[in-house]
Amino acid sequence: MIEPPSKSQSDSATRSPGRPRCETSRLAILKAAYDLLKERPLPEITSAAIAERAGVSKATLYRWWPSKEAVVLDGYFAAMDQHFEIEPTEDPLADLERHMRSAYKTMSGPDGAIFATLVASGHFHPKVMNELNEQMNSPRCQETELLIQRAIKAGQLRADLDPEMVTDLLFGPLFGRLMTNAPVEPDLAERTFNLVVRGMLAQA
Amino acid sequence: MIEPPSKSQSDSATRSPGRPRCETSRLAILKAAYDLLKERPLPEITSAAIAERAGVSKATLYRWWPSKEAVVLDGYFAAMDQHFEIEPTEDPLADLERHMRSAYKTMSGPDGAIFATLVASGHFHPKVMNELNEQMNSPRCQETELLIQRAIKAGQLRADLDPEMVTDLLFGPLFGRLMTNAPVEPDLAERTFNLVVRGMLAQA
DNA sequence: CAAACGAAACTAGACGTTTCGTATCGAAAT
DNA sequence: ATTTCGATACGAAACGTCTAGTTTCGTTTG
Repeated sequence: MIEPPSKSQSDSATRSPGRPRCETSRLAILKAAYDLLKERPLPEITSAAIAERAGVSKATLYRWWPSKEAVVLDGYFAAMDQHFEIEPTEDPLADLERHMRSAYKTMSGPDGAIFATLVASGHFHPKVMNELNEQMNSPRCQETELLIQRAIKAGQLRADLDPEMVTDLLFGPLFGRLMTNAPVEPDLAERTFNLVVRGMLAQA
Repeated sequence: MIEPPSKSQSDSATRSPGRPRCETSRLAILKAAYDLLKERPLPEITSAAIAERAGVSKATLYRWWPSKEAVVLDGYFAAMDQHFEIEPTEDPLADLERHMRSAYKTMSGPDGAIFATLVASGHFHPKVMNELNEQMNSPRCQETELLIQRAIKAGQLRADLDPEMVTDLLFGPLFGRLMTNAPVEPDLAERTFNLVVRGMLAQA
């Protein structure tokens, strides 16, 4: 649905006839959608506003995207195509903590608010929820679970842990804050990590 | 905004003139709103549908509530005015676990889905989010935090715990599942509780 | 008499579609 | 090389439809 120029089999040979799609318009639309997402919640973003800011007609917009939600989703993905990659060291548990801090830091800013808006609207548009899960949640969770498994193999964490469960726990407070419009305190990642690491039982 | 009959100072003495508000209509509206919430997501619930199902005119509905969201929110609260109270025993930690299981069980059903819908829509209607936090989240969290503090005083949990943080952790997986339309497995409460209790560190 | 109620018309705004004329590409014809 | 043609993208603008929320008016009830 987004895809760069899609030069699949077209090294000058095959190419669909007619006027080619305007690449600048495509980029302008994605950027306009993302910029508007930073300004106001999704229901207050009209398709006309996206088109206008992109300097594009509404018809063009709907020729390439099926709905307003699809547009803003692609705009968000296009702006977020950087990963949270962490280069592994010899201390997997420390890697995990760094990874987590990084995610918390990123999502405490505007991108976190946008993410929350999209999840919320995904609740009313199943396709949005699916894309969001496939393009954001699942990949991120897999990265985290990989780090957890490394820490398990390194003997730092209990062998019987369920990485998925741990991931839920590590990011639960962040997710909760985002979805309830509560502030993400700067030390939230640290406090969460420490608590999950140690557990809450008495007798250290 | 909801309030039962509100017979504040009216033992037959003071009483506003004119035709009194129809109580059955009020209840019918709340019930209709709640029933519709169980059937479909909020954006697909029209104000006309609520009025029709309640056997009431749309004008009446808007005479007493400022918006569609306010109506369904009151309908939800009216249907949920049962608390998750747990009678305390001599084992505060077990009380906490029971409390948690109870909440997970309740929210794994339709009421959980409705809650998620409301939180999502709250993201687009600040007043909804506020009421939801004040009437649902805050009270529930306070109950939980109270149980945690008891377990701390009983020496079962570490004295340096932040009850709020622990609460976030205990209910994070449930909240996450609800907000992403993921299934709440029957053993989720148990697994969450065990993990938070023990922590994830190796060396039991 | 004062206020609540129902029925129905109404306003305003948003999504998404359609129409029509224009612009831009490759390819074919001259 | 220039023109023509078909196919497609684009912009402008009007349009249909749906919904929230309001208003009017006549009726009902304490």
